[in-house]
Amino acid sequence: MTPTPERRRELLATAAEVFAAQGYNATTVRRIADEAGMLAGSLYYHFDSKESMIDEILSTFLDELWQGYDEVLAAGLGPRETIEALVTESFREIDRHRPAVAIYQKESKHLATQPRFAYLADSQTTFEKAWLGTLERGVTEGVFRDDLDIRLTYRFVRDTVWVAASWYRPGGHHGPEEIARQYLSMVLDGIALRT
Amino acid sequence: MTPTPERRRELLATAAEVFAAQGYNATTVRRIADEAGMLAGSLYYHFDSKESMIDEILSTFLDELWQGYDEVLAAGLGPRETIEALVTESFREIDRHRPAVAIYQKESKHLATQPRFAYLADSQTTFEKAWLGTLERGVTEGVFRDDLDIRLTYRFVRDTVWVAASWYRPGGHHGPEEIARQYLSMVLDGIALRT
Amino acid sequence: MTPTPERRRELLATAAEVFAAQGYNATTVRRIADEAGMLAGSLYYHFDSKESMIDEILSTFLDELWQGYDEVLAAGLGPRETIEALVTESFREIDRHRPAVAIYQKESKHLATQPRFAYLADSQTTFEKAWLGTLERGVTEGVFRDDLDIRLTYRFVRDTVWVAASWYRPGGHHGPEEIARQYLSMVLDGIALRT
Amino acid sequence: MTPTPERRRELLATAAEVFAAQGYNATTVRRIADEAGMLAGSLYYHFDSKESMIDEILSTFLDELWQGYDEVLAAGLGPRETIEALVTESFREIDRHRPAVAIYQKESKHLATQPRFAYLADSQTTFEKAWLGTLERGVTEGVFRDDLDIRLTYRFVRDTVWVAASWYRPGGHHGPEEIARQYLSMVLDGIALRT
DNA sequence: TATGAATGAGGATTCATTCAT
DNA sequence: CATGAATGAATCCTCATTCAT
Repeated sequence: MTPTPERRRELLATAAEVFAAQGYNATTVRRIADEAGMLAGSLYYHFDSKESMIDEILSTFLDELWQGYDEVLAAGLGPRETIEALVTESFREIDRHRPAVAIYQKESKHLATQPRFAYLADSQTTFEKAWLGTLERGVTEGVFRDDLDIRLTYRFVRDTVWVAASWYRPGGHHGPEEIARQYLSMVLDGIALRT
Repeated sequence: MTPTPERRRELLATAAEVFAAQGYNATTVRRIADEAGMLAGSLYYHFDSKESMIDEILSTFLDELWQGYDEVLAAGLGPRETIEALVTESFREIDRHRPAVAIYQKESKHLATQPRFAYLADSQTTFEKAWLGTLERGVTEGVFRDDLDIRLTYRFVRDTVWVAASWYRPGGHHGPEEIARQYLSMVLDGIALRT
Repeated sequence: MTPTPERRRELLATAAEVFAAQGYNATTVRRIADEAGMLAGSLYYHFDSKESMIDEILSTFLDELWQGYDEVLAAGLGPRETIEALVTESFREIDRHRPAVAIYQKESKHLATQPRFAYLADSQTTFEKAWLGTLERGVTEGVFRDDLDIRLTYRFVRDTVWVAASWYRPGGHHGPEEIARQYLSMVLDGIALRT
Repeated sequence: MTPTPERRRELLATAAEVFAAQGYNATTVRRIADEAGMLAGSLYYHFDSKESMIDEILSTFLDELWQGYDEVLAAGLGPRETIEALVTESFREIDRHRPAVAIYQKESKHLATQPRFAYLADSQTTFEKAWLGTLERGVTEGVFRDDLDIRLTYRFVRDTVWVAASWYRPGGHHGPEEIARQYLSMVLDGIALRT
């Protein structure tokens, strides 16, 4: 018998994988139970509800994400270095929590309307403040271009990074650091050859 | 009373809006009917099934998209100009078919496994060929950088463009052409200030 | 434009054909309308309801059947000749009203429970009285065997005749009179060779 | 609590009773559930669909029928004795599986068109081969009359036997063997008194 | 911890029927 | 006479959840 918290984590990993692959709504509790080698009803010994599963998946992920982000933001780096560190950290999270990230991308918008998932909206807000603030600081300090709509830039960088969760496969060609490096190179310097 | 094909289009527009907002699975037929001011069963006078609604929405969108793309690809432009034209055309499609694009983003992966939606996979393949091919030509001809993983670059550009459908609102601050211009500027030249 | 009563009869013939082929419940009004080259709603110009269609089909058939039977029963024939005449008349009805007979076989039992179709039960009762009475008379008069359960004999003869509607095709190998002849020969004399 | 396979059988018996009484199409899943003392949805824990219920009912019946028939056919009896044994066996099956037989009579024709129920058509074919073949052998060997259309004779005997399911009630006046005896007496020797 | 069986609230779909034109 | 569009009730089926064992 595996100790309880370990089993929980395993089951959540299974659930996350299925949620990510099929979407939260389209995923049946029975499917998760099948994957875990038990019957649907048995999952309710471990979790209150299907909703509490996705809740735990997302909050665990966000907790870890913010641990990493907070460290970066507290380091007192310059805007460009901060962006570089945030992007790198993001790809590391995608590497570690790919299913959770994918779920977050697909489901957070409509989950956030429920009180239980208010923290999703909060996180989004804080997230935007951190990134957008850094970008603005970069423009002020003359390291980023000032001829672009800054909100557009923000969305551009944000989406660019996170959508990667939809195709990223851990253990693939490039590790998260190498992907981060190339992404940063594109975002910062563009893909056109300078003449 | 509007004539038949007009009514169909209206109903599909309504359905697309709801599908985009809530996700295909989470959308009930009743919700669409409510929005259209009729009863759930009445929709079945116009459409065979919920599935045939999303089918018609997606195929109509893809038909129009490829009409635009084919024109661009047939124009014999250089790689950079082709990318510029494709990006601009894409934002125009997002402007015209935002709900359809959003649905496509969220649902096409799992829909494509059904035979009925095989055309989604086909489209994806052709799409990749066109974009990736153009990028490769650009590298060969020395207009795009050659120090980047080309597949990564492809995904970067592709996602950059299409994720916009998730936040784009027609009639907003910038029109599609202006957004395309700024996106292209970022993608091609980067956001860092050149020194 | 065909005159109204003619059109009614045509439509009822179409309906009967479909009812017989698919069963009353399994037949949709739309299917009948398709077969008749009109839309489902249009049938309601001619008939009150689906139920009134089967009602008219069955009552028309029973009216004709009893016209024939009453003539036979009024003719004052002996028991054997009466049975022969009833069987022959029955096969003629099958020939003329095959769909109606088939419908009657399949549906009358559960339709008869509704007040509207009380005449089905009445007809059944009168039918049984006529046939069973004739058989009993035959036993009494020494033309039919007396070592058989008379009710069993009745069901045997009755079923033997009417089930034919399930496979009979007008215009086939044998006409109704020839089939009646052979059936009577089997029922009266058996299929075993007499030694 | 009864063990699982027992419960299945009970539920199928209930379903068969209702299907036989009301017809497959006219029977609602809810009605079956009511009769079984549960909610409609609960049936789906035991069966995939309404269709799979009738499937299991019919295939179980046919399996048993053919077990009996195969024994008879393998016994190497003469034509008359074979017919006698088949008829007797048939009435035994009606006694044991009355609802299944009734369902088979009413529904097999239109079910057989679906691939899932192809075995119904197969069974019909084999059935005809066995009975018709036996009758033909009987004519050749001089135990059955040769002045009758043999296919007509076949239908006559076949229908005569199986329609009995529509009125037969287990535990009634005569047991299946007695009914078989009288039926055979009528079929073989006729109902007319020999002079 | 897990199972087996059931619940009950929907959800997609069908279909007889209506009715203005 | 017929159409086109809609109604609304009913139907099959799904699925999160419960609970006694």
